[in-house]
Amino acid sequence: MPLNDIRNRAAAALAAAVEAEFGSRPDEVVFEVAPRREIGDLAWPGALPLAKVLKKAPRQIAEAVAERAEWPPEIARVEVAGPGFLNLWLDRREVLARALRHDLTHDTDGAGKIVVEHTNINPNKAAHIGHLRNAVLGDVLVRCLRHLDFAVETQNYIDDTGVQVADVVVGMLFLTEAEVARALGVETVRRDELLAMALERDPGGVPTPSTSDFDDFCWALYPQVTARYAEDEAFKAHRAEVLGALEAGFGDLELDQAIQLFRGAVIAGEHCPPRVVARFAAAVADANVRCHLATMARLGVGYDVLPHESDILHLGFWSRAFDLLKASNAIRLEDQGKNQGCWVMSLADSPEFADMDDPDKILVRSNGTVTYTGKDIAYQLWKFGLLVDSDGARHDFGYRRYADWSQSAPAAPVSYEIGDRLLATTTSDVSERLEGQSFGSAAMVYNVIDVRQSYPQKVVKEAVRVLGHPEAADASVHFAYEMVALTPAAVKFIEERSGESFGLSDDELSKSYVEMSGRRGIGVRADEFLDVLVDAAEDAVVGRLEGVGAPADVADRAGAIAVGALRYLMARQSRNRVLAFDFDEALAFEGDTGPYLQYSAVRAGKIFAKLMERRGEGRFTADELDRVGEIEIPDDLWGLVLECVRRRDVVSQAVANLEFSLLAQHVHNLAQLFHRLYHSNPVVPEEDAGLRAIRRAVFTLFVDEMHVLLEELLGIPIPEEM
RNA sequence: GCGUCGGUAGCUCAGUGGAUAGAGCAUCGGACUUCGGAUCCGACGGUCGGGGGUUCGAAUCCCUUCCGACGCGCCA
Repeated sequence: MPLNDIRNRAAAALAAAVEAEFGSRPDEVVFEVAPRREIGDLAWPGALPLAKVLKKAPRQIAEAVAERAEWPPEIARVEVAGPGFLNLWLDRREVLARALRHDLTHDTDGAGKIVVEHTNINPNKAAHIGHLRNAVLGDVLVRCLRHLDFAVETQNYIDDTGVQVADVVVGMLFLTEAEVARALGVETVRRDELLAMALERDPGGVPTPSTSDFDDFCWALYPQVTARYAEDEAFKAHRAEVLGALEAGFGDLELDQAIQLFRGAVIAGEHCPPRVVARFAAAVADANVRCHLATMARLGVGYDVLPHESDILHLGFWSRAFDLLKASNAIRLEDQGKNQGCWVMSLADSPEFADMDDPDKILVRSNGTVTYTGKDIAYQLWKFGLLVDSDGARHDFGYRRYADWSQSAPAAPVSYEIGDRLLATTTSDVSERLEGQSFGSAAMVYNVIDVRQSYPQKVVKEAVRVLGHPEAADASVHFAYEMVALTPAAVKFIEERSGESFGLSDDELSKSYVEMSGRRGIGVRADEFLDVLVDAAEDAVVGRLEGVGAPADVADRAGAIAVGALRYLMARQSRNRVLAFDFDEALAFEGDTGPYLQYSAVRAGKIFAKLMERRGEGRFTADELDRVGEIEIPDDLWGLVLECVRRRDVVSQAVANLEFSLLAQHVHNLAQLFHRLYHSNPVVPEEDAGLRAIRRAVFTLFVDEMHVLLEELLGIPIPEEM
């Protein structure tokens, strides 16, 4: 948009004038948007700090510079105000013309690929609303980066070999049949039949989300396993057993065969063979992944590649990283002390860690196994293309097509049936390649992970640095955000609805929020909440039509409204604040909400529909502006134009600070401005052609702007009607 | 103990050293025979946790202190 361009040229003119007048060029000239329209459009407060250096009155400096500067043509008027603010007025017609022409400036100079890793849900249970915060923030980051013309690769990391997946398998194999049946919501039958029933809930290739999928079964089962661990120490032996089986792998055993083998074992009263256990674990992880993809698809979130931890293990990513770490003397083997027998990385040389009691981080345990952080270092190196073999070749995954997907509009739900976009998965067979595709080797990496992971994320970053890649370390960004928790009211609501108690103490319930916990089964599942939102939106749509009945497209409208409400809720709060989830607040469709924004766009769109119907007039174009003679843009409409034209500044700032509340606030501000003008600036009934033209021009700009801001950037769909 | 983040209106939250600290909710009162009332206008509501300091100017920067959350594991 033109504003940043105009601002840059005005700043250059001003800097030159300061230099010509006073002999020294200011370090930085920042034109702010003036706080109120009546005092100007752009403002430069720089004369005030300069006053001290130059030993002159600030007003005097501002006046001299204003006089001297060769302002660009878009600057219509200049004035010095207050203690020495330099205020500029823009040429309104010129700015409007450029905005209508979508006169863009591109200043992203051929930067390399950016990897954004987000979602990363443990594939052992259904996604909850905390995961939605991660996915929405990550997805909005991706959208903003693409808008700024960066090439972006979206990764969703799958931890398919961890303890959490193992625990669900433990539940399926070793909890009582009655317990497994309860999680499934069915009558108790023989274990092999229960297991087959559970696996039938895998949505398969084309996920359609519901709250009775495989991930929901896991959601119910998992807390039962953790509860059993707590009361029965011996039960934990099953975890080690399953993890051992997982490590050994299952070869080329098919799932059908595994179920048959399991059935035989159950009937014979024998132990389940390890490779059958491993096959089940893989099925559990993959079924959950498909469920998660289906959930995120509802919100219009898609991915480019699914890196699997199992492939990182099988392909020896860690051992390669281990060699690199040893070769660069970044780690050492402790031969004494509390870390005896471990390979540790010293962080004592990094300023951020220098004050720690123990600045050593263990990467390899004394039993020879690698820690999570160690694996993460290897993975991070791969993301930058820095995990190389001794012959200099990139150490890479194999890749296979996982699904095709598409979106019919920028914020439409993702469809996995057909599509022009590829979702790849990693494989352990490096001979598997995807024609014309390459993954990783980024110039910059954003890891969207909650703030509690800050310490290990810093360790990973420092590891990249001590391996001799300071530029990659600096380009490793931890996009940290605070968790989503539940208000006590939300907890009570869920307990009442489900008829089950989470068993929280009075102490826990007296806090302002309660942390969600998959282990304890405390939380609001994403699909469950989306369903509640859709129902509420349907009621709202039908209710507002006052007895006319449900419109044919009520499901589309309600879906859009639900997504709008949810995504805005997640985006509008700054990231380093705990989001205390409250049903009443989350289900609000009025006020500072997503539907308010959608409504402003829908209503603006309606103006043009009615205008065409009654007067045969359409959108306003830049050419039309050239044809009309003198026009004057009144202050109130001009305020909207100026706001519309700020997009690039707002997006850049939001990305630089990883603070999408700035973007949310900007859109809200814009919608609010429009709603005020809507009442005072009628278009269709206006008989004065000149007035109608200018209003049409400004509202055309607004409609276009809202589509970009809501759909393209925030991923909030704008329905036809609400 | 060390570190990070938070504390702004009754509640939930915005706020880049700059001009009169803003929204929403809640409460109360209003608006349009108009393009959709999921709207708009008004009122009420503030020691920006406390105390120092820097600055022409501080919610914002520095110091200090209180309260709250989180992190600092041979868990992931």
